[in-house]
Amino acid sequence: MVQKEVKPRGRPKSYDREEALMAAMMTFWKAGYAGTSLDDLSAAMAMNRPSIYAAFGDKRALYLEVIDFYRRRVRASFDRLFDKGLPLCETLQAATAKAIETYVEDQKGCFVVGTAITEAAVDDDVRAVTAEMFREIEQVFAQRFREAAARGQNLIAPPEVLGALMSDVVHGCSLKARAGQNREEIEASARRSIDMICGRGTV
Amino acid sequence: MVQKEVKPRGRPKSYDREEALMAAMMTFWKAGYAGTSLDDLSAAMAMNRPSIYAAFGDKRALYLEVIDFYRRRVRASFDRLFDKGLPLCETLQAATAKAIETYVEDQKGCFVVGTAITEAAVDDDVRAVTAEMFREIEQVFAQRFREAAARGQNLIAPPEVLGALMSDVVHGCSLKARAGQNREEIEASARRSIDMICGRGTV
DNA sequence: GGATTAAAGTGCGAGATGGTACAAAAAGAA
DNA sequence: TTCTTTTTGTACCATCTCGCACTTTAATCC
Repeated sequence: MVQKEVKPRGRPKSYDREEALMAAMMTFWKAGYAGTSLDDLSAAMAMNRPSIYAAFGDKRALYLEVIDFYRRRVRASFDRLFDKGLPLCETLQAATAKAIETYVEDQKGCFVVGTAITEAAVDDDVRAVTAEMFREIEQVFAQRFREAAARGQNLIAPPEVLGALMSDVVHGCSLKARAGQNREEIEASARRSIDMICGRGTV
Repeated sequence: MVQKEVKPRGRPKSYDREEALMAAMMTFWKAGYAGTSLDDLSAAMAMNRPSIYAAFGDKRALYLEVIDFYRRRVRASFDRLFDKGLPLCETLQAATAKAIETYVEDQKGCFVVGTAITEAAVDDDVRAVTAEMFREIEQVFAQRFREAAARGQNLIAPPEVLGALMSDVVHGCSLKARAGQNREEIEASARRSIDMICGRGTV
């Protein structure tokens, strides 16, 4: 299905679109949208500016595409984990642990919480996609609780409430990671919170 | 004690320091540190650039002072509320409601979560003060739970865990507000989460 | 091989940005 | 009034920023 042997006409592209997006994502991730210059992007993506413009449009269009790129990666990562069919609490702990792993790397937190949120106040498109992603995360978690309840598991609150709480906990990890808190503390705190949310009280 | 009658020598200042800081705060709050220009600040503060430099130093120094200004205001606001001596759950609900009120105003969220977090990845001083504030918030909430427990109230988890959760919930409200979610939804979600955290199960 | 196509690479320009030098202004002090 | 002192306000500069016109390079098609 990956029909790539269509032999395009002119000079071949010297970049790989996914790799370029990845490089752009890393650059925006570090310094945010406003804090990243096209020179920074050009250097990181190993593309000169006109090539970036031809491939992605202007800086803002590139940023929006990077957000979507990030979103697809997060979604894929969660889906892969959920497909394992682990019990509720194990699933949530594993998902959070995986998130934390990327958050503490270079102390960048979540891409959306770390960069898009700042831009959301001045850019309607960024705000819209950010809101969508927040909703989606809540829904995804709520669905875990719903399915667990359907399997007969007792919940300490309605799935929507627990989903919102899970979302808050994960986003909290992102904030702490970008604030430089060390991995062990973040993981320990999250683990205890999630245990509580799953009804594994520590008291 | 406010000894101000010291009759300074030269031309009197045409600005009030607190008002100037407030205006700078609002400006940074909207567009973030990198997204705010000195022209923006100059216009909002009604001070020309040389005056800003004389009064606060460069842009970064001003931003750091604005963070501290915000911190003192948040602290004062919480202290005022906690002094009322309301029961645990009422206190937490009121504190969160008050936070949400400022968060949804102009859809800006919390100043730190909305702007400082982005800068934290590239500025050690911002990161340090951000981390401090996050810790302080958790501690402040944990203390509420500890005192309630001392008064004989049952907790569904240790105070530290509940304090961390409360912090996550409030920061979650900030994220949702800046993502443009409407006030009613944010309030309703937070109320239910906090009820759960206080042991007022909804199931 | 020559023509054609498409991308890479060079260079540039209009404007914004952070920061500052310097003169004008407004107060008290002599 | 005249001299200081301190702040305001104008004007400016060096640099960075985004975006694009134009040339060069590398591939396919004829």
